[in-house]
Amino acid sequence: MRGSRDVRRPATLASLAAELGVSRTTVSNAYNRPDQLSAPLRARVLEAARRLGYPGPDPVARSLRTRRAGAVGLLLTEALSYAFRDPAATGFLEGLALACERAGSGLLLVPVSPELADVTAVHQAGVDGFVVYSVREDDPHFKAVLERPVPTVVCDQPLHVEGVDRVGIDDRAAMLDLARHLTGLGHRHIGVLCMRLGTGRYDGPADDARQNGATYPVQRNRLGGLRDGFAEAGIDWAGIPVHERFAHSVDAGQAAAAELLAAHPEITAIACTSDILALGALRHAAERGLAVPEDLTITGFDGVPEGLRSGLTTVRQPVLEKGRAAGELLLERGDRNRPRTVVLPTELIVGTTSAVPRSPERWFSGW
Amino acid sequence: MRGSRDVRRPATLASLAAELGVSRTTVSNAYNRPDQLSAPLRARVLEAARRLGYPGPDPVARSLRTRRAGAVGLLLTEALSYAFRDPAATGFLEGLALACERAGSGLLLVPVSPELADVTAVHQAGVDGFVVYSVREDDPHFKAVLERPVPTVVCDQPLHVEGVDRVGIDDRAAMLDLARHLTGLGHRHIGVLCMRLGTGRYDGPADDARQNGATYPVQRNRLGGLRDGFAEAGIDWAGIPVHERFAHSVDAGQAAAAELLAAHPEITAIACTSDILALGALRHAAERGLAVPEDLTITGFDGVPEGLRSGLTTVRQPVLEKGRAAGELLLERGDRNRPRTVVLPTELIVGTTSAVPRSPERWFSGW
DNA sequence: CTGAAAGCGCTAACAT
DNA sequence: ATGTTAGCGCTTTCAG
Repeated sequence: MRGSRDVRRPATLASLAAELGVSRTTVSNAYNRPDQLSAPLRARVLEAARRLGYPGPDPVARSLRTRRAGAVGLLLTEALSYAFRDPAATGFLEGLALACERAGSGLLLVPVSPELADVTAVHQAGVDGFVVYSVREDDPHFKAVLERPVPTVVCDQPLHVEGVDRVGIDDRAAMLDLARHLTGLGHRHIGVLCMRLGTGRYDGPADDARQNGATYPVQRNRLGGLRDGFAEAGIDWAGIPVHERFAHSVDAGQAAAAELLAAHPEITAIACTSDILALGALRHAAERGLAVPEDLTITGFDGVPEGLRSGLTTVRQPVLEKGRAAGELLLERGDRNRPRTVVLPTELIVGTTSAVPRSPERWFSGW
Repeated sequence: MRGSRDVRRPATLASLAAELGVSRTTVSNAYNRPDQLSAPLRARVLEAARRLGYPGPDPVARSLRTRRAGAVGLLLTEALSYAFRDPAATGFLEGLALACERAGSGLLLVPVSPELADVTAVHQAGVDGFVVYSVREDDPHFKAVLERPVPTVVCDQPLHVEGVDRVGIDDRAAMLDLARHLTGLGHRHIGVLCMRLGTGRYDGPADDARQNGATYPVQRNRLGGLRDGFAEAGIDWAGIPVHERFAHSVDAGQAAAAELLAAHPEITAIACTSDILALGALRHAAERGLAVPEDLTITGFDGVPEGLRSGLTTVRQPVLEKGRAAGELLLERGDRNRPRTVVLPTELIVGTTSAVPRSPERWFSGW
């Protein structure tokens, strides 16, 4: 005997009602409003349901009727699987999942084909709202999300979108602190590694035009924070080499660090706009036999567990809190008034990967 | 001007059709079957849609009509957020996400209240099928999933469910190998740390009755593999202390190791049924000043990145592949014939946490 | 290439 | 406490 598993949705609420000789409302109530019918009748209904293999009200039909899907959609820049690979994303999602859990809402990961502009997945998603995690300003999927008549909350990027709530951090201020830390230590020749700045797959040096044209405000702001901090110490941003990597991975960071140091051997510090890249830089240093921080200072951004474990000097941002805040903004919106922005605090973590530079510059730039 | 964001689903396919003086079919076709109407007409439709702020066909209504939700549901034992915290789960999900991505299917994380038997979330989920990740045999959520008239694939547990595909590994055989490794090194006094065996929150020694009554076949099999392996070396399972932990965390492993060693100081090796627990045991050893593997051998199971990085002796299982296989089983089912079971290979990884025991037993048990 | 008709399965007023 | 009446918004034969 195979039970109800192989029947193709044999029973519906209506058929059950007919079978029992009661109205559809009664059957519906048996499931949704137990207090609206007598216990014995309800028992009869449920018993008949079991007997006929009726699995309860169809969720899709119910959603259509109630205009509630019971789920929030999540849109990521990257491929879906990236969500589980990047530690910062993972932390964010954990927080978001926590909020969903509390609200009894499902979390639908929307399958976006990374660079393909196939937006159908966004249209397909039966959700009550979207959380958008750090996508570029002109992302077509994001545009599609905005067209859907459901509330949306953005994490990090894009900034300032009409009618959309946002949760993020002050990337610029956080990076400014980090820049001061570096210049305070005495670094004057600093290289920068940053994440992708544009749409196209590009790896290499990023000149000023490219930096300013970046469609990722977060990267723009982190670079901006560095620039401001360096300026305070009299360091001209024009002299700072910035290398960009399309892929966000330890390998990419390693390669970028190699490239950067090869082109600019005078560098005493590498500031990375993410911990992942910094971990790559660390690996490159190890491979090259460079002592960190004695020969080379390396800093990150994010404060992911693996970075912290490596003693990385970095900025810790509350990724889990970001996720939770995003979820709450979306789900517990009693005040649908005007858009809210939540800016969470960050913290400069001085680890063991930053120190006073070996002092060639002292010799040469002194008195 | 606020654009279309604040309108409450103003336009529908029908209203658009009326506005344009065409039939609903035509509007529908404009979206779903571009080849079924003239280009200019289609353009007119799309233009009017834009003008009226019509976001395209409602996904829920479409799902009701087409009987396709375009998403697969994921059921976990633990709270939703656990999915992002446990490295083995994360790997599984990455694989599953990959498969979903390929199939253009969304992935809906079903919000289960861990121990609460509130099954509504399962009923609420608008999905075309379920992937069930390692839940206990009598999980009420799982029961609810089985009642839904959609295909289901199980990962790991429960075993053998009528009409349900499954992907897993041979836990027993894998653990048998590990047991042989331990006895081969000469260990005779071995303690075991295992994950939760039952429904209730229990931490402590697990006697035979408890082991046999476990509702988690995976744990049962892993313990069984150890028992078989020890038996081969003439070690009686009755003399093997097994300690169980409800929570699956490094902290729990640490506490359990402390408890185990306190109660059984003669132990020379701790076999853990997961890497997470083993990492905890490692931490306890460090804390106690026990050298691993000189003073104490510790082994894990899973082969999660952090375990491997720590040099753990363990069994590596292909978590990502499991996820992918589960997704493919569910999504690419051309052969809806009889249930399939996919058993993936595992590999014994001998790391730096296992070695020949310091030899008190040699002195005492010798000639 | 376009339209008319017929529901998909359900819930929510509003009666009774 | 139970039934009647209307759809929710869409797709899909089947005719024209």
